[in-house]
Amino acid sequence: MRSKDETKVQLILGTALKMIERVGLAGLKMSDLAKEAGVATGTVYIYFEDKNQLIRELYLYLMHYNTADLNQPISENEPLKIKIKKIARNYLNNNINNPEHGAFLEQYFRSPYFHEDDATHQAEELALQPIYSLLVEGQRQSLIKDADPELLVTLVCGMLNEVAKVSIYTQKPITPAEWELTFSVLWDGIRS
Amino acid sequence: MRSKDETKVQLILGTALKMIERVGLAGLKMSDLAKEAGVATGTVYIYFEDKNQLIRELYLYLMHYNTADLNQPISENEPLKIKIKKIARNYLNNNINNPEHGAFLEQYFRSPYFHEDDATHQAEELALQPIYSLLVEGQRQSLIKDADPELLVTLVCGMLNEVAKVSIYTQKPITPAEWELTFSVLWDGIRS
Amino acid sequence: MRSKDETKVQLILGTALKMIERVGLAGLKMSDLAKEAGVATGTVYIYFEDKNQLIRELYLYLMHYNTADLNQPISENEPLKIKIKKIARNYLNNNINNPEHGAFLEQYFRSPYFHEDDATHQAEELALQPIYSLLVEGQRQSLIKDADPELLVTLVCGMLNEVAKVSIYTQKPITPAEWELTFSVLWDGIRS
Amino acid sequence: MRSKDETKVQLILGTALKMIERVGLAGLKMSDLAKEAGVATGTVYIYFEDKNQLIRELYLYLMHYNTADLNQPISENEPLKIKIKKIARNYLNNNINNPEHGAFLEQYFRSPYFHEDDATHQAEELALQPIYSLLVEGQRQSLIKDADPELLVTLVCGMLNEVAKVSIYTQKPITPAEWELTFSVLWDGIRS
DNA sequence: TATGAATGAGAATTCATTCAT
DNA sequence: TATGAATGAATTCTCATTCAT
Repeated sequence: MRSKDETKVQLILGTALKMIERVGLAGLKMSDLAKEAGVATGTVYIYFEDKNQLIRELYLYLMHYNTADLNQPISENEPLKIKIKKIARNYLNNNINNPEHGAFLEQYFRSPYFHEDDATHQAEELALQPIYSLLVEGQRQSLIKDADPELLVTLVCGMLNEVAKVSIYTQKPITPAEWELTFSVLWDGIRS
Repeated sequence: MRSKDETKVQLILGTALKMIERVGLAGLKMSDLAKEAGVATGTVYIYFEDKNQLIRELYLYLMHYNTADLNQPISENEPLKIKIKKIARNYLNNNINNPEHGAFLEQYFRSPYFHEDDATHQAEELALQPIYSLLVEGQRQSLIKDADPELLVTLVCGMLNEVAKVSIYTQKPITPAEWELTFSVLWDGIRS
Repeated sequence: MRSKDETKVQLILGTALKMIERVGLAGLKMSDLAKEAGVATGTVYIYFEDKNQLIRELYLYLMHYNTADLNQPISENEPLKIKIKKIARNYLNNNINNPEHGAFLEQYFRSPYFHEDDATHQAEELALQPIYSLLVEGQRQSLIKDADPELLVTLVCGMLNEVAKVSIYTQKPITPAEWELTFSVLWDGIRS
Repeated sequence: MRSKDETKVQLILGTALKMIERVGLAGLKMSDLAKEAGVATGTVYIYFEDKNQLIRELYLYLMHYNTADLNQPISENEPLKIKIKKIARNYLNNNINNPEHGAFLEQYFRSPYFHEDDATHQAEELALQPIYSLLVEGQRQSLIKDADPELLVTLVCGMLNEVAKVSIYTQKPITPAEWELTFSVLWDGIRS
């Protein structure tokens, strides 16, 4: 026998993600997905109960990847401003390099596949935890405006999300000048 | 009778919009739409060629409404900071009060219904023109950072979009304190 | 619009019944059923949730028809032996003329479609009530063996069922001689 | 090793039989069968060409077992009535103890798997031969009604089949009293 | 126009069978 | 042989669209 290939789950989820970016949830067909993933239709059903579960699983898969390493190469003893700059850049890159992620999530929350009870926003908050922590730390050091940190995270992410969207849409990478301006607005906006 | 017809078109489009906010394009079924609009399935097809056209029409309908008056109650001779504060608030309110709009557009661009040639981004830019103008004006007065105004618009709208999303999601209106903080971050971010 | 045709339910159920007699539950396909009933596949799904419910409904439909008029043309003041002879003949004819019924029920009780909780055997007992009553009446008149009437019904029906099966299988009607013998065995068997 | 193979064939056939009693031919899935038999799906296909052949084989397997010794412990020189009583009891026990047999045959004859040319009814007649002989013997001795013995066999078996069904369904064994009544009806019915 | 039952192409899902290990 | 993952044809079921009333 062929051993149940864990890679295949990744393959199918990854393919689904790419396709949803292209055709939307509305356009995802199981047979197309199978074809594009290079497996038989039935194979998809070995790894996933049905279309519903596949898409639910997709969400969990993303949360796993997304949470990834926001503060990957940030050393502990850098000044806070630098830390925030780095984490913001990581967040931006994540968004730009994985446009499928945002695309999927946008669709997911307004679809018949999403049920409020999915451990949804918990996961999202978890993903933003590193940014949150950094801002709170900044408040403790009186470097950051003393206000609801939740709202600050919202504003910061809003800026970065939008910049990512534009970069994806125009297919142009962020230039150093654009990045400096972006961070300048971000930092001046939140610093106390 | 003509007005009755127009009413029905509006009824169907409005219903579709509300439903898409809930279930997404992926979940919109013509029969459900008819039921929720209180007409027969066949009736929908009297006013719209097919689902494609209905959704295309929806887009045009939105473009019409959306371009709404961002600088409605802003008098010409107020200081720029106040003008920007007012226009930002208008933009935020627009977003919060018409959650269907954003929801639909999000879905639309990643769906099989969208064809690149739709006069899409033109309209979007048109809608943001007032904000753009104000920022350029601010740069002329040396009040606003001297940088690509396009990017500034992006950053400003990003913040406001995200705040709107949170308000919609949590079903809580923006408190005065939240608004003040939001604008403070926005303004400190862009002022020179 | 075309008004929802109650006849169509009958048409579909009747067609299904005939087909099951021919190909068994194992061989019943929704598309074949639709074709043979002269409707579109989708139409079947207007009247029945899914294949499961269709078959469940079939059972109820049968119970309704089957219970029919076992003692149809039996006048109240005939001697008991004649009454029993007539009711037995009715029962036999029912079985022979509606071979689909037996065929379906045989299949149904051993199928994934049957769940114990179906108001099953109640209905069956109800159908046999007239025979039961007559036998009890006979016991009161000391004409019938004084023993568990339930078991007597079982034995009587067993004989008649088997005779019906043979008649159906050989495609030959019961001759008068065969009927006289059958009833002679039946009557001599149960009379006291 | 040869005996091991034979064991596996028996195992698969026996398992299939039990499953068909439960879910019918309609519900028998090769993968379920394999699982319940404790082998891999592929293994079933080592011993049987395909599902068709498996079921055909099942039929032959039954024909082999079923023809079991109806007049096993009946000594030649007992009175005819006793012989008939014993053979009837054997027949009844056979039915009750091997409910799978009847279940399978019921399903088989109305399935796409059955082809008229299967040596079906021949075998059945063969199985009933001992009863037939006894009845003819009884007629020769003027103990049994002088009528078509075929029909008499039908009636006798009909009674016994039905009693067996009830016993299987209610999961209760036949009590001595029930058996005495059953045989009384049987015997009084056929004796001259 | 308005209705909603009917249609049937097309999408989702199942399951007998194959095949690499 | 034995295994069970993989296959894809066959089947169930959905839903945009038509049409008789």
